Amino acid sequence: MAKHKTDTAEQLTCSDVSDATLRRLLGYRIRRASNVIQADLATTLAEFNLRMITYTALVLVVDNPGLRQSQLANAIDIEQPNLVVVVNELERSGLIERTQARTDRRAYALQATAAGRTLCEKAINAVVKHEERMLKALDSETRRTVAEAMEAISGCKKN
Amino acid sequence: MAKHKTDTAEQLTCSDVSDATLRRLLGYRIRRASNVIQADLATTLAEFNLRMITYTALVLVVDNPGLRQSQLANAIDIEQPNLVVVVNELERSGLIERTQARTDRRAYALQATAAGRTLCEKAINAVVKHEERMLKALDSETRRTVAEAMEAISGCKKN
DNA sequence: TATTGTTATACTCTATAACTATA
DNA sequence: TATAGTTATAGAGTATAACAATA
Repeated sequence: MAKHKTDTAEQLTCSDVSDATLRRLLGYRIRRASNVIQADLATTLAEFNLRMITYTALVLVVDNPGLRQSQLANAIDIEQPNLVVVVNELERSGLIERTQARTDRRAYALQATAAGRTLCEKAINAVVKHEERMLKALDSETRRTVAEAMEAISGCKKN
Repeated sequence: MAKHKTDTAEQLTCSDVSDATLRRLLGYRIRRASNVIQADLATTLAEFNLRMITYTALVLVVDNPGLRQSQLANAIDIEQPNLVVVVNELERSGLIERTQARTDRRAYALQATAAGRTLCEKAINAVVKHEERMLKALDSETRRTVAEAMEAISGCKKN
């Protein structure tokens, strides 16, 4: 808690700044935790020359072979024009390929290459370790409770 | 779960895209929930002509009168140059003031104006309603568990 | 006429270097 | 020499309009 004896900054050191009002909100705490996780995840993925968005796209292509770009953009929840550069990056790295979709000559069927599948597996293993590092203070029941709570919040999107 | 019968996209509709691998990670779910909350919060704050960062800064100045910009930047965890535009915005809106710090003529002591305190209170009330909207599916014990879990994760920052 | 992928563009958010005035 | 605030700038991330090819 901060000191409120006077209106001057001299009473306040850095660690004295009170964010008690904000911390009362769960959304504030969730965002802070999310930021800490994202920062560590970015470091983890950098070893594989992946960004979070390219990692997410790679996993989805590996798990959903033949995916079209419009479907992938929808799944990641980004605009199609922004996905183009993500797919370009993954293709230039030799991790995925654009193959012509059979029934629609406008569309591409995205496929992971062997190298893409290999890197994806390694990256997933590293991310699992990152996850364990982040969550080591939480027992498995707490993790389950948090997981369900996050799904419930995400489900609030339209109501 | 997605269908994996063939390598073509024709089997996949949008809702069929499997993110099971990603969803296994709590970090992924936390980020998704955080995004949903942030989007709703932004809408909530727009009614007060506040962005999330200006809202956060305003609350901290109201709660910590006399705060210096360097302390505020540190509390929000943004770089000083980026805070300058935030403080400019709040000052131009008449919500806070830069007053000379008594003991250091380089520094400013940030103070909320009467209008700033009034708007802050209204905004906080709206944010509390937003929070209740987001969390209505969670009972109070779950909320407590999640709150503690988020703090534990945030505390993992340096280890 | 609508959709897939693309280009160009703009706007926000964030990060760094360099400056000024003080300390 | 170091610090508080500032300026300028550059890099991400994200959003929209408009186009070509195809449905």
